[in-house]
Amino acid sequence: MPNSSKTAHGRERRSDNRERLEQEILDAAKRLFAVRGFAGVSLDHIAREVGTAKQNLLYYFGSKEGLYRRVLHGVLDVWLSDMEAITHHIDDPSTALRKYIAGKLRFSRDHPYDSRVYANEVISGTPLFAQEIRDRVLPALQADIAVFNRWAELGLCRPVDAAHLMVVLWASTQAYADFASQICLVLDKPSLEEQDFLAAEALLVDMVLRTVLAPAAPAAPNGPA
Amino acid sequence: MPNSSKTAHGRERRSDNRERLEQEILDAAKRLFAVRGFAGVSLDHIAREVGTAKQNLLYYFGSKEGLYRRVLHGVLDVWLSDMEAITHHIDDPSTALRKYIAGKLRFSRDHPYDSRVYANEVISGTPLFAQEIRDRVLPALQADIAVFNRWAELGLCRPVDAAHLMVVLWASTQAYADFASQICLVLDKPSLEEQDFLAAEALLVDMVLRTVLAPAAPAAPNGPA
DNA sequence: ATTAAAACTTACCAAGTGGTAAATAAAATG
DNA sequence: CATTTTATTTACCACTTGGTAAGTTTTAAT
Repeated sequence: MPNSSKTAHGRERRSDNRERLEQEILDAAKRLFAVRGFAGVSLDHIAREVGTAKQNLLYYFGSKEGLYRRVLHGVLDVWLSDMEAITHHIDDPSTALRKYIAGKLRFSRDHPYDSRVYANEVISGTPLFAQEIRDRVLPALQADIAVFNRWAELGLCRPVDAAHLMVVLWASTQAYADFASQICLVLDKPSLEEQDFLAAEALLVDMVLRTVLAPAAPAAPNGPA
Repeated sequence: MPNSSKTAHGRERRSDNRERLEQEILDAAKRLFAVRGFAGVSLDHIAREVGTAKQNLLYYFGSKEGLYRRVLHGVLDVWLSDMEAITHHIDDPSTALRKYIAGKLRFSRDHPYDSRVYANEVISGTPLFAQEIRDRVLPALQADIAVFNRWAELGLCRPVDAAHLMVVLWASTQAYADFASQICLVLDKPSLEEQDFLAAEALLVDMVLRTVLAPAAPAAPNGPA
C-alpha cells in the first residue's frame, strides 16, 4: 500500500519518499541495535520492520556497517547536544550542574534507544567507532572538565576530581535509560514514570551540590573504621 | 597435544580434564560474550579459543543458550557476593557504605568481563534471564534498601531515597568496568590503574557520606535559577 | 574379559547471513 | 519522445550459524 503517493500535489514524489523511508530505517535499526546489539540484528530483520526489502538497505547504506555508522552518528548528535549545559553556564556552578543533570536525565527518558546503542558501543570497547568518539565526545567532556577546574580556581566550588565526577554524573543519568529494566524491578513498576526521573534528579542534584558547594568543613568526621 | 595426560600419577584422569576444560570454556565464553554480546559470538569462536571442537560445547552445555545461562549464573554469583557489605554492617552506615563502594569498585576492577556480561543482559531488557534476576538480585537489593530505611528510622542517617541512591552507587561503580574504554579516553591513559579506582572510591564515598550523613541543614541555599 | 555408560569425533544439514549482479520500473532531463 | 539517471525488485551465492545423528574411543562396573 505504500505506492499510493503519486503525483498528487506539489512535491512529495519518490525522492521524498526515500528520505522518509531512510529515516524509518534508521529509527528501526536504532531500536533493534539498542536491544540486541550489532551482531544480533540482521538486515532482513530491519527491512521487514519497515516493510521493505533487505537489498534496499544495502542500496541506501552500502553495507550493514555503513547503516550502523549512520545510526551511531545520529545518536552522537543527540547525546552531545545535551552535554552543553555546563559550558553554557560558565559563571554559575549551581545552575550549570542542575541543568546538566536535568538534561542528561531528559535524554535518558526521551531517547532510551540512543543511550543504549551508545552504551553497547562503549561496552564493546569501541572497535568500530573509536575515532568518532575521540573526535566528538572527548572534546565535549574535556571542555566540561575545564569549566570545573576554572570554578575551583575562582573559588566558586571545592576542588573536586572533575573527571571522576563527570563519570558519576554520566553513569548515573544514563543508567535510567540503559538499565531501566532493572530499575523497574527495584521500584516494582512496569516502566519508569515522570516522578521517578524527578526523584532521580532531586537526589543527584542534592548529592552533587553537597559535594561541590560544601561550606568548607568535611561532612564525615569519622575516619576509616 | 592435549592427549598426553595418561595414567601418570594418582588422579587427574579424563574426568578431571573435562571439568578444567569446562571452566576454560566458561571463562572464554564470558570474555567473548562481554565484548560482543550473545549474538555476536559463535560456538565455533569459543571452541577455537580453548582449542576444542564446537560439538564439545554442545555436549557439555546442551545449547548455546545453555552455555550462556551457565556463564550468567556464574556472573551473578560474583556480583551478589559483593553486595553484602551493607547488610553485614547494619548498625554503622558509614562503614557499611564505605565497604559497599569499595567492594563494588573492586568487582569492577577484578571482574570487568562479569560486569559487562551482566550489563549487556540488562540493557537488552533481560528477556532470557529475567526470572533469575528477580529471584537472586532483587532480594539482595531490597535487603540493602531495607537497611537504609531502618537507619533513617533510627536517626542514623538522613531519610534519603534509598532505591535511587542504590542506582547511583550501582551505576557509578559498574561504569568503571562497563565503560572503562571511555573513561580511559577521558583520563588519557591506555588502561585504568589502581590510583584511578582509589580516586573514584574517594569521590564516591565523599559524595555519599555528605548526602547521607549531613548535619541537618541543606547544603544548597539557592533555589532553581 | 564383557558390558555399560560416559566422553569425545566425524559427518552432515537446514536455515539464515551479508553481499553481488542483473533486470526492471520510475523520474528527471534533453 | 528519447535518454539518462535514480530507485527498487528478483535472483543468486558463498559462507556461517546452531543443532542433530551416528560413530568411536575411553573409563568404570560386573
